[in-house]
Amino acid sequence: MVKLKDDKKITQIFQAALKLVAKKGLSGMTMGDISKEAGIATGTLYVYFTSKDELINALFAACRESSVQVSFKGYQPHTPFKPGFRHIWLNILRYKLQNFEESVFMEQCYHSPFITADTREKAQQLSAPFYQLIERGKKEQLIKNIDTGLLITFMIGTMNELVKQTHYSGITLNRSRVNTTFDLCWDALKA
Amino acid sequence: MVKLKDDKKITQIFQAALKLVAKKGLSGMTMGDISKEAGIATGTLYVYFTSKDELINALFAACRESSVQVSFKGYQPHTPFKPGFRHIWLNILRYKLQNFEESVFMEQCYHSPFITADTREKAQQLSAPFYQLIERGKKEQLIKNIDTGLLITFMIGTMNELVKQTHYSGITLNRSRVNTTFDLCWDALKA
Amino acid sequence: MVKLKDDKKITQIFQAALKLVAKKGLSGMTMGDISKEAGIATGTLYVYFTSKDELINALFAACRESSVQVSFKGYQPHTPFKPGFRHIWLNILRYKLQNFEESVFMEQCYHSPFITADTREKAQQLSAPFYQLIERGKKEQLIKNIDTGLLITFMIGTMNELVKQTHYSGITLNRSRVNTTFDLCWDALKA
Amino acid sequence: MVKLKDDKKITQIFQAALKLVAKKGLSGMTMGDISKEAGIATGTLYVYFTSKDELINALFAACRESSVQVSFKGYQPHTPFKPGFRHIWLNILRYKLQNFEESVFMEQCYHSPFITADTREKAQQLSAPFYQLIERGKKEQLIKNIDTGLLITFMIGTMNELVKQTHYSGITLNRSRVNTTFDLCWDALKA
DNA sequence: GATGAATGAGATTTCATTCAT
DNA sequence: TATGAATGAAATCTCATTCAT
Repeated sequence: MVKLKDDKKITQIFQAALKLVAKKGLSGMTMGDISKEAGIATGTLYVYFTSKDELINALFAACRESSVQVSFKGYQPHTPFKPGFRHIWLNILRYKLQNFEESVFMEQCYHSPFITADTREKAQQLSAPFYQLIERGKKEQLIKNIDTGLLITFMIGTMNELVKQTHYSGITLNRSRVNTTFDLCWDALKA
Repeated sequence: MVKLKDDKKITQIFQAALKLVAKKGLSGMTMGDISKEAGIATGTLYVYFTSKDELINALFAACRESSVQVSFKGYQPHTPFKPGFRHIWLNILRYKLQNFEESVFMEQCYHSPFITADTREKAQQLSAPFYQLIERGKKEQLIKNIDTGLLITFMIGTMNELVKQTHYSGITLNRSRVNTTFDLCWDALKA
Repeated sequence: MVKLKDDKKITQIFQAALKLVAKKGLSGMTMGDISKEAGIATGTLYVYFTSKDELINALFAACRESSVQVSFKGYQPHTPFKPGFRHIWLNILRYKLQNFEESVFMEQCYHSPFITADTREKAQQLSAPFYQLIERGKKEQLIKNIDTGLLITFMIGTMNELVKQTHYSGITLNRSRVNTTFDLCWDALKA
Repeated sequence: MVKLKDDKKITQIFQAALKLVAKKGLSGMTMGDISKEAGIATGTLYVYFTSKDELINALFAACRESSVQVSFKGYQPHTPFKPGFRHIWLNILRYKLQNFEESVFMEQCYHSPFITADTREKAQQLSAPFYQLIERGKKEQLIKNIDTGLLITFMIGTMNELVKQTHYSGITLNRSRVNTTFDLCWDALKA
């Protein structure tokens, strides 16, 4: 039996990269830093990723995927719309707060030359469930009858901002604060 | 008699930098790129800025300043709140759409190690008028009674997202679309 | 009972190396390439050769040896000189054409630091039969009375060039063409 | 006035590269070595050549060009064929002996992946005068009526071998030795 | 013996900055 | 001031070799 490529190692690498982007920005993150942070040799990075570009694209895709996956955890399609929407909204909020580094990373990537059109495309496709969700809300006349893409961008964008604000102001979100914040968002979208 | 430092040249440099960040991201922008794009020699950059860091910080400050300045242009403090708020909101929207590269740049800077605490501090101070504006709205019970910082982050954040969405979807904002979008924001903030 | 080192595997490795040198040059050939081309793992190379240097030296020696061995195949020392010489000359030509990659490899090795003095020395010793052959020709006054080393270099050198030319021009050597080419060489050497 | 790219520096770089290839082979020559040998910073190499590949291709082209140019120096087209041919032959011999490193470099490059098809093509084109020369000899029925390409390869190939042999045996070519060697070549080619 | 992931020294290349002109 | 060649530290990436399985 031989040593095989190790999924755990990929996780280590990803964690290291996220930590570094949060600390030093995308431009300040080097392959050397990543390997040191991940506790492996620089060369080993290239066993798992053929280049820095590929590493970043893979991480981008992984973040996107896990974020989407978490969003719908525990969501019951047959629940009435608003509580269902709220459930997802809370999932996202929780995820983004607990994985703040990912948000930073995604934001930094957005306009970087690292992310390829292909990666971008695939990320976009993962938004499908959100589209369906919003469409349902519109059909039930609970959500404003505006371009769905716009509503989603808005919803996600505001969450990002809320999370940033929360993170940097050092405020811990108690239940009432969360409720207030949700209302902010809901009032915007509701028909 | 020596020629003095040339303001026009600083503008050229800033324009070049903005163009490059939009195209290649902050991490992909080199001093060589900037000089080439600005049509000057690399060495000349160092006549105007002592380092890349300084250049970026200066550009950050300049963007922030001009953005704030534009925001309140034509604002009459004695107008009733909502139309006044709307006026400013439109100023910002227009500015961000017309200066999309600046938005990208500001976003990229947010988590980068380039921006010094000092620059960040000064940028923050420029937000004072927005705080006053929102405080007024809260006093008049037109705006939700939530932490002002949160409301501002929210307001600015949503605009950024709207602008991004508009820019990338290629949609041109006609009057009705702008109105819809404003309502989205207003509904969120209004008490 | 363990399997012993496998001669077939050594042949595979040598074939792979030759193919790669012909394609990418000695400087472009990596141990990784060789193992892939040979269809074995990198580590396995080190079961058979302690280092890249050793592999190359061993291959060099093997090529030299088999080339010399083939040269005198079927040679009858008692035949008159010219037909005997011709026989050997044809052996060499045929061998070099059929094993073009070896020629390329030998040429690339000539000035490379890979080949040790020892390997070079041993290769040189294998030239003894050629020296004897030429000496005989000189004694019989059929070959020019010039430094034997020079004559041999000349003879081998010209063959190499003929083979290269033939290989790259894509010309197939028919009998008459071979005769012409032999005459070229013979006219040079003959007294 | 500004510092301009320096042709002398290119010569330095070329000299350094040639010296190193002769000493360590093409595979052993690093950009770091070259810069050190040339007495400049590593980065400076990249001011003159965008990559190691380009440097090697440029050097290859330069060697080829200067070699061809030297070959016909002092050649009078109206001289009778054999002395004219001899003159050129001597030019080449002298050049190759005095620039032995170039020969080594050219040989090493021949099968390396560095040399592009384009470079190869251009090198080939420089052979035109040799073709004309040999064609003339054939027309005057002084040279064997064989494929011209073959004759040229042969002529050049033998010179290379002679030079190698001379260089490594440490023999200095006196006049009589040169004559003998020329005869070797002439006897091969002559009709 | 065979495997191929892991290593890290070293190669190529980039780029912020300096400096001679 | 303006230039752009020169610099060299540091980044990315390669690859001969080792080692755990």
